[in-house]
Amino acid sequence: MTKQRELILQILTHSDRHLTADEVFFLAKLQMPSIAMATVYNNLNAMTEAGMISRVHVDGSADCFEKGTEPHDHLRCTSCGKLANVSLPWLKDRLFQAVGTDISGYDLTVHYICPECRRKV
Amino acid sequence: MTKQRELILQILTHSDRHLTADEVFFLAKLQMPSIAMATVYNNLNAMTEAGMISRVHVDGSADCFEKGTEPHDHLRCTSCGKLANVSLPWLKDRLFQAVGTDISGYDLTVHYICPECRRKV
DNA sequence: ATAAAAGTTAGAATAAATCTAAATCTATTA
DNA sequence: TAATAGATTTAGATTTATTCTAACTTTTAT
Repeated sequence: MTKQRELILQILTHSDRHLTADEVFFLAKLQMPSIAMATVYNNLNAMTEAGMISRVHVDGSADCFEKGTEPHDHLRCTSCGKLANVSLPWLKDRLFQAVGTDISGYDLTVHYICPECRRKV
Repeated sequence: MTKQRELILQILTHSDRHLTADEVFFLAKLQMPSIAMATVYNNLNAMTEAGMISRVHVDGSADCFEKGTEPHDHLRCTSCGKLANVSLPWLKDRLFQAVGTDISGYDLTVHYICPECRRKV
């Protein structure tokens, strides 16, 4: 656990949003101007690998990272692109039943129009 | 519907696998050596937009394309990376119930070990 | 036949992510 | 404390997937 890693983890912990590697880099640079992009990626990858944080693929933009508290799924607004979290605890069991074989996990992104955008239309 | 588009669609139709843009390009070039990568992307994007084919994001490698017959979800082997299709007709309704708001669609990839890899271990 | 529109091409450009090799830090041992 | 080995960071180059651009070609409509 190096200073750099601690900083990156802290940034993710204190953010309520999903952050791209770029955003993490920008925020980290504010507090540690010498930090390199490669370090950010190294640490994000290492921590993702270790299960401390999770990586979320977002169609049409860079992958995001977030502090993984408990497993959850994502709602993505098709209008503004913002991500929201949603918890669907029943899903994994249902998938297991349906697929009939052991599953190690899954990625789900539901596309919708977020309340904010819905109001505008 | 240009010759190029027809060719690309034919390639996707006759393939039972999910193809990356690169693979489509390679196969198309065999039959039409002058075709350009940009044309492949133009057409894949246009046809995806039009709903004729679908684009599948695969973690850790390039996006794949396939002829969209009916909506379905994906099983991805965590060992060899191969994709398989699975149909979960109940899922959209259940998601609608759970999320409580209109959803336009969803992306689901279930991670598992495919029978082939399971045998090997 | 000619003008306008649409589509294709090659190659440059971009963006995300990774790799590389040198430099720096950390911990361990003598 | 000094030497050393190992891990980590750094800067920048590289790779890979994809998109953009501008010139060229084909198609369509007049």
